[in-house]
Amino acid sequence: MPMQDMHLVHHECGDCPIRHRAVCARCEADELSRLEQIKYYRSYQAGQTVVWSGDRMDFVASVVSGIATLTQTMEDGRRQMVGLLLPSDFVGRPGRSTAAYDVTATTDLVMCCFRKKPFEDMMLSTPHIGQRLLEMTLDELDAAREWMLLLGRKTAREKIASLLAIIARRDATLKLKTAKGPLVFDLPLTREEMADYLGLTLETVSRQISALRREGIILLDGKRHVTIPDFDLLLEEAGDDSDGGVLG
Amino acid sequence: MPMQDMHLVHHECGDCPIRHRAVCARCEADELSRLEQIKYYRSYQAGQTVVWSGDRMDFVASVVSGIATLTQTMEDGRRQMVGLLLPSDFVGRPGRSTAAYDVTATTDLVMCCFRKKPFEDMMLSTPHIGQRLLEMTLDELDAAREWMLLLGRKTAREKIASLLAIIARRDATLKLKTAKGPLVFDLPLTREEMADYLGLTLETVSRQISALRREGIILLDGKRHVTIPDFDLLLEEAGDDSDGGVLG
DNA sequence: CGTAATCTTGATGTTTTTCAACGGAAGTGG
DNA sequence: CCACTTCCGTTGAAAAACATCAAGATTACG
Repeated sequence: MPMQDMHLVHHECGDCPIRHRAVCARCEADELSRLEQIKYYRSYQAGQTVVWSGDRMDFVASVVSGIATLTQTMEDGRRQMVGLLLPSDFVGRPGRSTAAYDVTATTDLVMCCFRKKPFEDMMLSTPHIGQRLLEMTLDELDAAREWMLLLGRKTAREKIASLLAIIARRDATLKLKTAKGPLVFDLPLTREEMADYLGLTLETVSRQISALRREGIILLDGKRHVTIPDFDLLLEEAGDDSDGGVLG
Repeated sequence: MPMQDMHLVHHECGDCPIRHRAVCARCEADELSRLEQIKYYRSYQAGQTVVWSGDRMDFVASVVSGIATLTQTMEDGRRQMVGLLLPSDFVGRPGRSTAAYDVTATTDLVMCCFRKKPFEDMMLSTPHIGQRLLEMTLDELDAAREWMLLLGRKTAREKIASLLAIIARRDATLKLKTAKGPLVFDLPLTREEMADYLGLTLETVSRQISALRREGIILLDGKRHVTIPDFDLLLEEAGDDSDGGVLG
């Protein structure tokens, strides 16, 4: 594993920030201690590739902190992001030996890893893990399908508004913010990454963000720092039926 | 359940055509007989709606024969198909009480249904079901992500070629056809349904099909009967890296 | 301070949608 | 059996949306 910043941090699972949302969420104390024996941490710097599509991948992992992306690439270089991995999200697939997508650390990233074989063995003996993984996979499938609607049918403006709404909502959840008042957050993605997520070019992303700024729907401080004075206004631009949200 | 053609056909699970691919694939004889006690069949005519998005859905089911679609609709009527359900595919989500999508029978359809509560109970006591459902859900997630690449980055021509390739491949698998020779099949979807699947308008679908026909990449007999003289040629138009396929 | 990376904006070009008209096949009722 | 309607599909012309090409501006960073 060349050029990788490997840490051997050792956390207690009990203190783990993703304890209640990750694949281990349903585990009892004894199950958790078995997991604890086979887990190890790995860190990646922003921009580093975790695995390349097609490469052998002998572990599965949970994102502990930071953000990673899943992207697919066509031969001629066209790229489509197919997943945004946030803390507690799961990477890798039990029962498959090679990665199906490029996995890249967008920010500094810490993952809690399990070698595949021991993890698969544990899944067989510990139904709680498989149950939670099923639940998480069903949620991801719903999110992917919501994204299909965005990619197939929304306008560039709606796509940008939708992405901003999702990031804002996630950020508010993470910070346990109050329901009302302006939302403030930093974009974790470059314009190009946003374009790859939304099926647009980076120029179109830039133009649509500028348009939303001109119209006062968002405020920009620098290129990444965003304020949303009225969230409902943004949701209208996103074309969603009011409530909806990829993140429950 | 108004206007629904309900059959009380009674199949033995042992003879079931989807026995080895559906959610019950891993079940042992005793597990199967327990499933057999809680299952019932339902039939729908082509065009009928199985459930509307948001409606209460008190069962889950496997497609036994025929084709169904999952679609999302925006308030202004824009539609995106987010799934194509073929025999052995699973409908519904354990642990959720309302449908997330419109489910529609595209052809005459037979489903093997389980009331949700007994099915959920069985999942807890029968790991084989949850294991298989996880496997199937992971496959669906992969398919959804492949579709995201298509929706976000492929041209109209590539989208059409990709869809034809997928249908052709599925059809060949189903008929256990030999590897070589021209592929012949009937399109199970109208132009409009194809458009909803591909994130295009029906006019664009029609034009691109006409273009592929003019160029000899496909042959059309009537509007639905398709012959593909050279599958590799079609794959080139689809922009896929040769092998790929949503259906293993 | 200089260089690279990121972002913005303008001008132009291409693709796809929209609007519109029409053709054929299938079903319906007289 | 025939007129009539509906559904499905095709094609053309014009318009809109988005991409591409190109030039600078701003920011980050060594």
